[in-house]
Amino acid sequence: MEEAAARERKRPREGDAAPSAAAAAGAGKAQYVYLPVADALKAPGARVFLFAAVSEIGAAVRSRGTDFTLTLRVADQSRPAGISVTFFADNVALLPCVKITMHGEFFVTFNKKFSSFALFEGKVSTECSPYQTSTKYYGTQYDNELLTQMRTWLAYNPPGLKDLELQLRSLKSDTTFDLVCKVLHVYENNGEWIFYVWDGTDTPAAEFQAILDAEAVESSPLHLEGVPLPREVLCTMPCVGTVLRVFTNRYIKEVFHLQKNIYWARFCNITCKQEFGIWKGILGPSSRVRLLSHEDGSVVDRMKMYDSRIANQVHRQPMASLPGASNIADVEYEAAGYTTLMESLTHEQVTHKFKTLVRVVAAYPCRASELRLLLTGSYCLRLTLEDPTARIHAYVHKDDGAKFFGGFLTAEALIKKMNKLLGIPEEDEEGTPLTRNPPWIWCCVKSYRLDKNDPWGSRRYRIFGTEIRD
DNA sequence: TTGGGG
Repeated sequence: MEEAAARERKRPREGDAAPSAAAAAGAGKAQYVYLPVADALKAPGARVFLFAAVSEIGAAVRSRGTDFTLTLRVADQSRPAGISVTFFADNVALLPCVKITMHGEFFVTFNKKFSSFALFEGKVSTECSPYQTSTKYYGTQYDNELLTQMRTWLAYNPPGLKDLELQLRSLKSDTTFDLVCKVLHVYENNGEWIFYVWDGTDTPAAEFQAILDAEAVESSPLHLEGVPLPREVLCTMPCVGTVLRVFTNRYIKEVFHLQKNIYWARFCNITCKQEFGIWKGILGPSSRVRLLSHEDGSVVDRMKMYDSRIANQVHRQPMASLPGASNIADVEYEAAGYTTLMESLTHEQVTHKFKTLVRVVAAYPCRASELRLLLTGSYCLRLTLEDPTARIHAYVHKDDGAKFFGGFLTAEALIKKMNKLLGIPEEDEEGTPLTRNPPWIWCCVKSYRLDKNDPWGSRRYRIFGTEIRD
């Protein structure tokens, strides 16, 4: 169902409140009097007629009684935030006529016995026939005019655009917000759900605790989920923009639609936090998921923003790295364009040479004593590289060590370079700093396989043609 | 009856 004007009403009955009584006067060919949504909210218990635009689309599910139920949110000029409308029907295909009653402040119910509805395209058009009607539906002579007004209002006031919205690029810990995003994948395991969501922007670069806990630096994970995405799913992920994992242990009924299709949705009242420097969304008890139309104002915004982003090579680069990436690394692969880590992970061939812009979030080894061993030329160094799209392990092969570190260094010089790579600040008079913030570096990386019988399973990354400057 | 939470 696309965004549409929805006309809902109930057949009049003797003794009803003013709006319905007015409608009753013209019994049969009634002159229904539509109330603005804001006025309907002030009339709890009354049966009302509404002419409003659908702003949120819920999923049809079996009710705890004998019916199926579906919830829409409808809005008009008097109340852009809209009102929730619950439909009941004994058959999903019907979604029919229900008595309208007010419940508290927030919502409207359709009673099957009395109500009716009609759905119209929301976009500006001369087509005034509904694309779906319930039984007991009758039009009125003024509806075409109202429909045109409603469509004009919609064109200038697309639903969505709420105060509480954050984009992935503006995520903040410890706040509750709405996220308008495309749901790319849903994973379930033992009542734990993970939604893989994307809005075309990059999550902010995390700061890490600078406490020199070698264990933590060495064991930085590549992803938050216990089981990594299978390659065939990974390959459906976009190559630019962060795919945020949103976790919950609640069953979200919209999940049925989200698992079957790729949908835009509004995740309402969610929170997020960082774990190991990776952003993680959390659906709590008060969070909700609403399916959105592709015509939703916020969705249109996100898609426009993404289209303009990917049209420009520089804007594909990590948002947090702009306006200028640190130039602490020199790369040889001058001619190559920029490639995101996700682009490489989803590359069709196992072997792939590319230039990328990343942060070194972890290194193994990173203890001074073990780093000294690198100088012997018999060890290799494993770096954990991160960009907004993914993390990978990339090895500095023992033969490439001297090149990478810019010559054969003293142990002290080596440790200094490693600290710079990891964003560990030098101690000053104020004492040990609390956070480290790895700089963005340009890096040449190539992938290869260890086992020709298991090329993808044995795929490794290796850094080449890259030198860390002083 | 059920359901809904700007």
